[in-house]
Amino acid sequence: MKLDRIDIKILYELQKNGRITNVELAELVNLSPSPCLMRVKKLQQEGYIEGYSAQINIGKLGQTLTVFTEVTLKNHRQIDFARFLAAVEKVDQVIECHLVSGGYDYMLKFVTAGIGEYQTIMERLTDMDIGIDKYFSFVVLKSPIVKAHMPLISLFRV
Amino acid sequence: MKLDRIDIKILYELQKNGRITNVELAELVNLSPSPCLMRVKKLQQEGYIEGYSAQINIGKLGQTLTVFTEVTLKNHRQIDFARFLAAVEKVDQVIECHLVSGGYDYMLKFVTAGIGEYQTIMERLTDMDIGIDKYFSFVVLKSPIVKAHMPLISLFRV
DNA sequence: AAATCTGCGGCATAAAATGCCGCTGCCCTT
DNA sequence: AAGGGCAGCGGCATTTTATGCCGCAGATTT
Repeated sequence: MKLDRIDIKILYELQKNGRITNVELAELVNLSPSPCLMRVKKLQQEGYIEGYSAQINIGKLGQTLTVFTEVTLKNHRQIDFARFLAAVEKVDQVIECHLVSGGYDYMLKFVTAGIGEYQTIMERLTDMDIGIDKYFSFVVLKSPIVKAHMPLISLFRV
Repeated sequence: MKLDRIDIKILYELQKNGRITNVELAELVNLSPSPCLMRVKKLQQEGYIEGYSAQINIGKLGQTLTVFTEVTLKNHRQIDFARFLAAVEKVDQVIECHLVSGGYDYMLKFVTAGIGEYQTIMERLTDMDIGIDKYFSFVVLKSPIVKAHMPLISLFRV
């Protein structure tokens, strides 16, 4: 399947407003509602759209702490990565886990209730003997930019 | 305004599925559609819900590169942060910018078309004389975990 | 204990989604 | 170059959903 300009525009608009009505979306992309809806369904079915999500202002709900953590493993066999990942997947507060190049192995992103909870989680992970050699924590003080969407425009020049 | 258990449940469900119909949402939280919609509207109006977004599988659209970049500024006056931030805000490919502890540094998250584009952007930023002392790049090889939602449950024990 | 207030469910109306159908323009075949 | 087939469009009818209104119940206050 090949995406044309209209498909990209649809993805762009749905990133900006995931709850736009099909009628409004159709207007924005210069289609009538029927073919517009057909395209959206197709984009979902083919996996270009993975889902829809509300963006919650978690700061308003209570104090939270975001931390980026660089983790180095002791060994780098397949099994070492798999074991680490299996443990990390069970931690609700880990909202991202990336395998990265450049001196460290994993970059994690935590959202926790506070420094205490973060500390507890990291103690548990290091005690678990899942091959963590060392880690370094970047505690987030402020997040001036947090976009919910990917830069479709600059990537694909719509 | 104070949120009760039902409000948290609504936020939780809307994070999982931002395009759920009000009728279905009402069933999930054991309300009838009317009061459920009223709560959702209120949560939006009060800023607990900042918006809705489609999650795009950007990898299917073409090759992309994600990079975490740790930036150190030369000086740490108000004006230095402001100038850096103003420049970074103009870069479409920066989807996150966090002020982190450990020497008043920034952690950026880029999504670019490839290492070439990333390199170009970083050259431009360093040449711009916005006070960047040095930076270190973590190129993402793989992202085993990328959650679109915050850990509401573990944070607020619903 | 009475009054009030907040929040609920049910109902009616307006809006949207969704499936169907026929038309049009493009591409492939001959 | 002409004809046939096909993909994709717009319009319409039906079903589903959103949304505003009203009366009721439980909790809180006086």
